[in-house]
Amino acid sequence: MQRMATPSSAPSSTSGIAAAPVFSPLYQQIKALITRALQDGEWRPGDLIPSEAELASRFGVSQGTVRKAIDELAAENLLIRRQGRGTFVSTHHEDQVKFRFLRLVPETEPAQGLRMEREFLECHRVRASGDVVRALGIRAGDMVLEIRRILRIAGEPVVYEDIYLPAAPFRGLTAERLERYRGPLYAMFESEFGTRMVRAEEKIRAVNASAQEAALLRVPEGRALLSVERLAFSYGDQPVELRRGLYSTAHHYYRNELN
Amino acid sequence: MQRMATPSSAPSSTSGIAAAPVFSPLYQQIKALITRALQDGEWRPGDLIPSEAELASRFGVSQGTVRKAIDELAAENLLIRRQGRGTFVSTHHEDQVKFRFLRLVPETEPAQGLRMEREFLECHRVRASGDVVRALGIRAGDMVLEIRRILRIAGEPVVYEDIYLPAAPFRGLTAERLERYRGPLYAMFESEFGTRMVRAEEKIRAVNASAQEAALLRVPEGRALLSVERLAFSYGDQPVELRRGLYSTAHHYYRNELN
DNA sequence: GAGTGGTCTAGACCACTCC
DNA sequence: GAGTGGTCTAGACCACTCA
Repeated sequence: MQRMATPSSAPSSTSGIAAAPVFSPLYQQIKALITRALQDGEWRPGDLIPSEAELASRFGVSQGTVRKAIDELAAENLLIRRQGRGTFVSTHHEDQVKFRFLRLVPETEPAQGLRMEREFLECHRVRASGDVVRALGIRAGDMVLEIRRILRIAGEPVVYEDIYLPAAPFRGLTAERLERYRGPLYAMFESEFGTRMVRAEEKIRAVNASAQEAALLRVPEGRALLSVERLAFSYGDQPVELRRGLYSTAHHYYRNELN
Repeated sequence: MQRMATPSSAPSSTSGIAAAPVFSPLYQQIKALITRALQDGEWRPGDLIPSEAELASRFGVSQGTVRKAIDELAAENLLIRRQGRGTFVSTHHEDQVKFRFLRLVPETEPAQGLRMEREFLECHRVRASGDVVRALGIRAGDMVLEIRRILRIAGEPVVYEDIYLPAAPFRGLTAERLERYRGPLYAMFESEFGTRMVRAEEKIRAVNASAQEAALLRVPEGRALLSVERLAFSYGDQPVELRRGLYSTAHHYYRNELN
């Protein structure tokens, strides 16, 4: 591994001229290489990746440097370290964190694990609207898959979601297949379409339920609902899913931590 | 610095008997010592703390061990590292992150920085209700300060908040003093009452505006509003503020990142 | 130039898992 | 016992800030 341009050869931005400080620490370069390997599918979700010592010799750096790279990737939830076993590519499957991105929590914590059912209302191909084109970074006129579904917790409809996915990478996804699959959507995307959701951004608003929305969630028209607009990203910060959810917060709340 | 009990002297939990594995890595012990010093006010917000080398010799460990402790504290936003200058106790003052805990973002990013005004409606002592007692971990019957205020962004009322603080540590806090203070509430709490907010948990719901709430935020009665219930913690995970906010999300949204 | 944090290395030993 | 990640050390050098 060769160090990139050092600051001495890359003038600082204060010295005028369009600086091109292509400098980055070794461990950042290693991190980028590992990320690339994940993105290219060299190691798939759930896989054991090579040991730190092996990666160190492969990249020609010390183990400490590989360690720092992996530390950051683990902090970003791309990898999971397990002492004594090795480092694994993280997955939406076997994790304790099956519903890592669902922040909705029941008001009264149930003694049992919460019983969740999904009902898929629709799954069809449509031409992407302007909003979806911009959010997903696809071309105007591209096709997308639109999925509508309802989540019920303990029998009560709590979430209505409208989901948009680029059609190409999700070719073959049908309502029937959605129904059949057991487990979280993101687990399915990962194992059946090779797309792993890594992080997401949400915009949260309060909205009054329209007549249709009210009917779907079995609440009175005009009832305040949480509108959660999510943009989910795969490796390399590539946006791959836009989702608009309506949450009924009569018996649940959206839990957040501020640091 | 002496290593604590090693696992060999502390039977694992699988071996039966109430295990007392009081083992922790050195850097965790250092971290606890530093946290304690912060809590005790040895170093105040904004202060420069001793250099890594100095701390290492004080604690009798290597610089690398101190480094790892500080790394974690920096990740938790208790400290801020500044290359070439030193490590500082983080503060709600000079940070870029003045409103670290306010996640409300204007729908259309304004060219100018956003003009924010605060109006304090009330600030009085009351006997804590059951909810507040439980949240703040105080004794039943203890007094608390209740503050009500409105935030306006670009002239438009956007946030109405009802804030509860334990009365004792905030003795002397009055409406007049609140009015006079320039800058974020948490900055004031920090410099005038020695209480620094470190992290917070929020429960978010959608609610329909009551007549009074609607009047305060100048929206129609029944309009959907974001209800944001925040419990804020100081050093050592001690809860010190309970706050119930109502956000008007007509022209703003609550921004969140999921990792 | 002195002092600080940031990176990188090499090596030792510990803790955990699995065979 | 072999192999993995986790901790700890000591030392070198780099990058940045400030006087």
